[in-house]
Amino acid sequence: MAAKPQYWLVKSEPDCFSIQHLAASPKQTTFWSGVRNYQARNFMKAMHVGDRVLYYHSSCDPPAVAGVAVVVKEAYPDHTALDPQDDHYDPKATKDKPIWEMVDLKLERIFDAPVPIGALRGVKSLAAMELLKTGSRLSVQPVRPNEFATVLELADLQPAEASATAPKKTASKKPVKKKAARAK
DNA sequence: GCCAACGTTGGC
DNA sequence: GCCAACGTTGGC
Repeated sequence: MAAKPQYWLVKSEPDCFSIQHLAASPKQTTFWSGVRNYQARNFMKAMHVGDRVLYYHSSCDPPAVAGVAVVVKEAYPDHTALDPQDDHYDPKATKDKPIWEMVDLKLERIFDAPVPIGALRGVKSLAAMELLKTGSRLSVQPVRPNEFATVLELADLQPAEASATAPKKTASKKPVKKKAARAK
């Protein structure tokens, strides 16, 4: 029983599974499958029900925090690793040793205006944020309480401005590619 | 156990 | 499209 909720950030390519997809899911809940990185997996295993999660859209224009989700089920085996047809099939995973795990996330809110990464850079209290570190590729990462609060403040602060930079509905210049962190 | 080669991520 | 940073693989 965690005394306090913890905070996290997950990345997803919106072409693959956006926060709008999450909103359209049954009970606005999904299982966060497809994580195939040990560090990211270990962070998922540390999640507790009630923890809150920044939902980040990566590899799009602009990359942005799109909203907040909440953990509704703690880590359990990721069955997609066992499925040879799945994009994230891992031949090393077995039913007895599934290796990979996932959690269930439920939508909490979609920001009226996504907070682009450019708006996060330069904010002093976010200087240590994992997301902003060069070369950071972790698709699941911890967020400090003050960082979480700051991002929410930014989201509520700048509706007009950020809506001008909201992701376009136009086709991505990139082909839809399968994301290591996410398969749906 | 080292480390070069390789594939991937993801901002720009 | 570019390329830096990172994780993984595999030869030795």
